Amino acid sequence: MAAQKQVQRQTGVALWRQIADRIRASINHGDFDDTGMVPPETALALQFGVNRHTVRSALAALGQEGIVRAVQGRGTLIERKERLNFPIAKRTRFSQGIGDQARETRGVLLGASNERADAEVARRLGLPEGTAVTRLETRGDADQRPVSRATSWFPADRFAGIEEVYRRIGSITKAFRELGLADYVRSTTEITAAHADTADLGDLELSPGAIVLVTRALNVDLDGLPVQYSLTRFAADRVQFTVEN
Amino acid sequence: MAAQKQVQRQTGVALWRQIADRIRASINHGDFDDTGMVPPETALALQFGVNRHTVRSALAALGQEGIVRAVQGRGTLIERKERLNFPIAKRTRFSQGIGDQARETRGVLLGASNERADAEVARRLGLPEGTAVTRLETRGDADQRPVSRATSWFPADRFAGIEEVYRRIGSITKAFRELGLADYVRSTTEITAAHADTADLGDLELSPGAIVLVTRALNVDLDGLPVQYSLTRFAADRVQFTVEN
DNA sequence: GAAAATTTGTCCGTATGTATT
DNA sequence: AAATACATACGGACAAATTTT
Repeated sequence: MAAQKQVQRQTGVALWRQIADRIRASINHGDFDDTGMVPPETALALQFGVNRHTVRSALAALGQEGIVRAVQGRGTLIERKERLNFPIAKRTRFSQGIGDQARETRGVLLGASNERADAEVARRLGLPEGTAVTRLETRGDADQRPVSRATSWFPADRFAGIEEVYRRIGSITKAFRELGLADYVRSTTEITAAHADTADLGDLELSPGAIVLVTRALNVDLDGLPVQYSLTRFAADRVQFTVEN
Repeated sequence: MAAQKQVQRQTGVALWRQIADRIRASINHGDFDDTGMVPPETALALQFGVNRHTVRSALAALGQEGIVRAVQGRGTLIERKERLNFPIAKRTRFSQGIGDQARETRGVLLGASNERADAEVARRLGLPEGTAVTRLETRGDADQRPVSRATSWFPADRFAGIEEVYRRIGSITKAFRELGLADYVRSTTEITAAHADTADLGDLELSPGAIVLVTRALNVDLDGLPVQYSLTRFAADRVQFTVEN
């Protein structure tokens, strides 16, 4: 093996960061494409002349970036991912937005309940606090991969039974149609980003430290009457949003 | 001090995760509101009966979530933050969007250069590859806090001298006006999220592991001709975007 | 199927560097 | 100048999961 540029100590840049940069460059260069994995931690430690823990810090950082994913007993896998594009517009719908990019899109009902609107939900839906609302917990999949999870609130009186309809057909748009709402439009969308919480990790199959894009969206019928307020968390490494003005 | 529930070993849940959950709950409960800080790592280690490194892992996880921020030599501070709202619409401008939320907004020129459009920039601006473009590196501040950093490309022939104009007045909108473009509108905006890179940490005063919201936006004049393509990175914990349809 | 080897995950202990108070 | 507290790195031990023998 030829000599190579070694990591340098006491330069103000931590060893683990130098090593992370080197490994990232190697991945981008395609050095590990044959196996799709990073060499074992012990091998990297030997190669860079550092302790295994230092390599682990570097790999942890790359894991944070979503570039690699460590699996106990197997190794550290290189992640490859393309982002699905979600247009945000009047006609924003989950399945339509990505319909041309994924072979199969599906909505899965995770849970549901009937409850009274708290201050936040009431304000968004334009209802008096305490009005009966139906809450649906759903997950959006594209090509068998979880992409988003949403909590949605609907006016309970207007969309009675939406839970079972959605469970059956897996689409809000179609559920609305079956319940007598032929069309609706996106009114406002708020977008923020956060670290994935415990529920995200499970539902979206993310690794700790991953990022979620969080949207708070209001859908209204053609008379401008709110029909759905939803809080959705998207796996940030699987999506991008586009706004066309 | 009364006895308290201790962390448990060999339960399948790592000690650092148990401790992170406990500290998070304490923060939310307001236990540390008097100081605004988490107790020292050594004190927490003693309290939970674990090694200090285990506490550090827990605090690192909370740092990832943006709940705390460790400062060398001082301690681990509890973060409290409100977000500036950026409307994304035809009239999207940095200073206008947050003008009613911050007392002072400012654009700072970090760097500039004249260069040839690469494939990406050429495609976005609708120019032939290799056309002369001006690149500005800018930082957006609100109330003396850095909020975003942007790389913008402009057709060089049309906006010659934009570098010095922007440096003087700190506003793209006003620079355009001085250069003969009275008005422009936002055409498209793409939004993704990523972990902050090294440059983000410096320019935006972020901690490692922080999140940035990344936008790729195209501004066009009233004839639909592209005038600016910009790639902007926002400190995710300081902003939210809203889309009104 | 069982055992061994491989690989990552967790925890402990220690030492030293660096920044703040 | 000294004390405090966070940052980095090393070494070792064992646990847990997976793959190979």
